[in-house]
Amino acid sequence: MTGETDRREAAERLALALVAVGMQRMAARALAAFLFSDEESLTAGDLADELEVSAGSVSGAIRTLAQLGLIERSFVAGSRREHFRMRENAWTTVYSRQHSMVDDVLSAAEKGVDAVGPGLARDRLLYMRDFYTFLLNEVPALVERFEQQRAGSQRSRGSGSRRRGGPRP
Amino acid sequence: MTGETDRREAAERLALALVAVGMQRMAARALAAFLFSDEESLTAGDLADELEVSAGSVSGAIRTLAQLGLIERSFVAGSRREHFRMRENAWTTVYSRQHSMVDDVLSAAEKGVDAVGPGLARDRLLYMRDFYTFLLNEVPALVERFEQQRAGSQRSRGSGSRRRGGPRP
DNA sequence: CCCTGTCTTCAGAAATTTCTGAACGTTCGC
DNA sequence: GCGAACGTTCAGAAATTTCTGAAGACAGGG
Repeated sequence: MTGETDRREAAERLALALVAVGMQRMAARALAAFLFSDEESLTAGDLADELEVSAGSVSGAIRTLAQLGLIERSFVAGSRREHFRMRENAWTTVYSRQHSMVDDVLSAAEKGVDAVGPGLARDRLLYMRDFYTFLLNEVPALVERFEQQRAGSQRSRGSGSRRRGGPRP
Repeated sequence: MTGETDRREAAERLALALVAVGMQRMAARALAAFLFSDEESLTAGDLADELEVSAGSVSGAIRTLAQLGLIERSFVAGSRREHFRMRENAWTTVYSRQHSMVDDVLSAAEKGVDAVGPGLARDRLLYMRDFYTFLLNEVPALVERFEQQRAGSQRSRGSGSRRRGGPRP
């Protein structure tokens, strides 16, 4: 189980990794706080305490995370404060979300194809377009496959496939 | 074919989209310049002219792109200047590259699992770990599939599958 | 009503990222 | 060698992003 300090440190490290993948700093820290909390849900105040930041920052982070579909409001019995919790499908959502930006890249490539005459440039743009088109078609299926596989192995808790290839080429 | 202005504009738009996916601004503009040029290769000077930026900026952008494996040196007959060109597999490379950051996220999740005792936090972290493990296993196969499909349809140039689903859910 | 606790907004401060320009190598032709 | 053309590095300027703190909106209790 290890101590509270280790937990905080692991959370910060995770937040850092998320920032590297493009998430805003404060939003990443907040998401990590949700992940690492044993509470069912957290309030803005909880987050401010945990992260030691201003209420304003928390407000912004919550807005961002909610907008991304990673957290949701959670109505709690007799509490006036607003509770939030991570959504079940948060991770698949982040992933798909990133692919909506891929969509923008694809559109740009297509506009490019229209803007140049035949030649090397057009060839390059066509290649690019094909790759991103491929991705846009395949990724949703990939995510779905994960969810099904997950649903299938409900019983065998606490494990899973658990393997990651060696260093990438 | 349309005019030179359209071409430049399309290039800038593409660069913008790449920035949104996390690429540095100048590197993105430079990559777009390579994409949209009908030349086989470009020199640092060409880029500086095309993008209207300082030699220093170009130098930095080239270093970045080369490091990412998106461009390579291209030795040209009797030219003293260094020529660069986009690598064939640039796009699959960017994609895989992004997934090396996914690897970092996964590591962070695993450290998290070790840092917390049984409970909700651990459950969330295990879920996260499983998803990213899945991705790390599947994505290389995905890229490979594209490359094979590509190699297969060498003949039917200028087209391809060409389809993109409606709005994502 | 007014007061208290909770959350949001926003202008400006702080931190970070990005670009430039000048100084410094290198290489090659002469 | 010397000069010119190219390219790189790096300190500081400029632009952008991110955070804060103070002011204010809103709901419910007293």
